Amino acid sequence: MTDTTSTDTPTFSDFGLHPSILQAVAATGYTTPTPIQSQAIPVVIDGRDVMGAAQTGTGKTAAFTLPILHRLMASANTSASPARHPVRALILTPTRELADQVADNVAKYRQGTPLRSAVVFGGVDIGPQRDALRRGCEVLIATPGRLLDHVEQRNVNLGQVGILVLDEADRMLDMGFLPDLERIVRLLPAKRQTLLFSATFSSEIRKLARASLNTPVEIEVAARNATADTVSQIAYPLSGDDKRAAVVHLVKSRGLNQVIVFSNTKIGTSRLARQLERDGVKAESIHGDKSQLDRMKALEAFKAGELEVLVATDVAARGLDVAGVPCVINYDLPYNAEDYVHRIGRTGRAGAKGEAIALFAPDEERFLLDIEKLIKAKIPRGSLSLPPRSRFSDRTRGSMPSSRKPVDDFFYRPYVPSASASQKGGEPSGKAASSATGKRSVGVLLGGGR
DNA sequence: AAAAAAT
Repeated sequence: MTDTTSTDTPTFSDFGLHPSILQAVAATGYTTPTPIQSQAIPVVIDGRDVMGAAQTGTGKTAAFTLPILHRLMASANTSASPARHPVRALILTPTRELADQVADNVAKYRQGTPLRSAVVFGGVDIGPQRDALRRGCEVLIATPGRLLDHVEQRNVNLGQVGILVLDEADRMLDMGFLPDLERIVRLLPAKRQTLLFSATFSSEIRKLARASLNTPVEIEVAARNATADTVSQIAYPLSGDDKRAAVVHLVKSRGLNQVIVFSNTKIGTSRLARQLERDGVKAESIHGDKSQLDRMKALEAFKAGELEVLVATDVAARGLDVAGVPCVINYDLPYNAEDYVHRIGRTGRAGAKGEAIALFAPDEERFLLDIEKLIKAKIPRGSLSLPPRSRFSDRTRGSMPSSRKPVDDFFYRPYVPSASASQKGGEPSGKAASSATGKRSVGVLLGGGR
């Protein structure tokens, strides 16, 4: 399926894109299309449906945005009346952040054109979105729930949508959006162009594709579920407090900035960010229980380089495009091996080098084995030399400095139902004693092999 | 077992 046999280096001007769009592309500094762009752009310009498997970070957003804008320009509505700006292209994404980010891209590439775009998603005031919809836009980017809200309020009519994009379709299905998607699709003209992008082609995705696509062209760049070869991977066996110490150590000893640390739970994510702050690491957290404003603030601060660490749930695992993330740390291993691939896809983007570090407790090793099976590669095991544990940085229960307020203590004590109280005490196993160097060699006792 | 998404 992969076709990279072209002899000359292609350029964006080879596609015959509208001059205004080409100019916007030139302004971004990109000159050479990525493989998925080379494959998708001509096909989309031709009006064909597309079933695309592409890792994020491959330039997927521009791969559909550029030809869509081109098609809209080719049949541009020259009327100046706002009422003559019906939605003609609809782009659906699973998360609010992703919708926002795709909208930024669309806004950038439509600069020199008369086309308008708008973005709608939940968690923020609906008023400004309603105003934007009523002013009119040719391109609408949305998460499904809020879009249906607008439909019910008659803020938007989808009867003129000629192009539908389902971005991260597998994720939308995972999140239970299928009924919403079906409702939305029923509101669209049957005669339309549909582009479906998905990390995997599961049977559910194929079913959705059969229902919504018309003889699609299948495009697949890079092997499915393969991790970008620009990302180096390593796994450190660590548990409990040593995981946090390792994050602090990695960030501080290497002067890292803009590291994404993934945790499996919203509570764990908040707690870890707080603890890292206490350890002198500039950290913020992002997860679905935070207000949309806080989520956007955290992401903005992270993008602006103001944070050393962004601690995130899988809300940030897919699609988010932040330039220059040098390193992704899996503080918990994800339950689904596929999520690992998405998480580490936040680094090593656009050909840059990246590093993916997994911290795994003994009971998480089975997840690591699942991941290795999925990516068909072994992730090398390493061991970290952590600085000696200072009395004052030791958060282990019972050794809290007396200056600590009792209320803080609460956050560090895992909740243990009284019926089964008592067994979780003691130090994690697998921790080596201090060596003569004063470094604690951690994890080696856990071994690395199978 | 957990996260996300309309309110």
